Amino acid sequence: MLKFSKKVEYGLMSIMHIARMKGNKVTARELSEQYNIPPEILGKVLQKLKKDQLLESIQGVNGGYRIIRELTDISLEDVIISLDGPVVITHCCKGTGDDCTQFKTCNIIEPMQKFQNKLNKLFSDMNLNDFFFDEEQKVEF
Amino acid sequence: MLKFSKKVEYGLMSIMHIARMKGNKVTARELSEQYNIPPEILGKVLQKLKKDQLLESIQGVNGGYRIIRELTDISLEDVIISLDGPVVITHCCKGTGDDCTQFKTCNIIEPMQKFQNKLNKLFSDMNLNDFFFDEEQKVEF
DNA sequence: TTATATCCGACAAAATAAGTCCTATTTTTT
DNA sequence: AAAAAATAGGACTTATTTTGTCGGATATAA
Ligand code: FES
Ligand code: FES
Repeated sequence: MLKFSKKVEYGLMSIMHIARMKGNKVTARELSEQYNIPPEILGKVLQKLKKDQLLESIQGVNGGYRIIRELTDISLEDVIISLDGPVVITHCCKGTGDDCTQFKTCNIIEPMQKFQNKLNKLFSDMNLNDFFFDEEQKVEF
Repeated sequence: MLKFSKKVEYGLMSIMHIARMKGNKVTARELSEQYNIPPEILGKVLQKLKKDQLLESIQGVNGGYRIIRELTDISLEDVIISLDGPVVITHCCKGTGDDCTQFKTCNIIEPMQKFQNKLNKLFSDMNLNDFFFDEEQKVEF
């Protein structure tokens, strides 16, 4: 149920690693070996992050990935959306009812949508610098 | 990925309905028909909620389920834990590494656990009355 | 031209979630 | 006592989603 996908885990591990390299390149192979991640999957993860401009890539020999944006400028939501698409915690939340047998009589559509908004705010308010490093950060709910 | 299970959806729909009955009994069959939920699954959902004392059950003819606790006294976390077990957003978060190929070198264990705690706080701070009805509630993150 | 790297689609396997089947038990009504 | 209506719950099957694999194409430096 409520669980991050492996892709998001791989993505966060990679960004963490790359961020620590302070602008130096890291190859997919290095990451794959260091963290024991299947190289084909990791490749696609990095490619998606590049496509959404969370990472920069250099092709060819001596290529690799590096980070150019500030971690404070990237939200956890950015990573999730890039790798898994938008968060939809219940079928209700799409509003169409196409794929939910209960849609017509569902009595929790509104509460669910409100709650999903709260969750999304949690993700979008969380920047990667705080997520990774700011241990004493106090988040008030 | 981050999605509530059908069991949690069914449970919340049922509690919402039963709560509106203000202490009167509701049968599983009524709920099953009203909301188009497979009766066997709904039965088990209600039984779990009963076992964890979120609902009360009356067996035999004219039996059914009813609610005795205040909605403000039940948290969203209670419902989730009863129906799906504790939330574990990543394998990291268990700390054992039994089922994670990346555990030994994982560089996001701490951040993930901290974030999971934030999520859990969101779930445990959200009582069902607010979840269902309190539309203007302002939650500050 | 070769080696090393990113890029990418189609498919297969594994894991999880959802649903079904079948039977037992409890309690009221007849 | 028997029948009916309801909860209780185990074992199994199916469906869906997630994860991983295979095969190749493209780009660039040495
Ligand atoms: S619309 Fe599907 S459960 Fe609410
Ligand atoms: S321990 Fe598994 S990804 Fe962190």
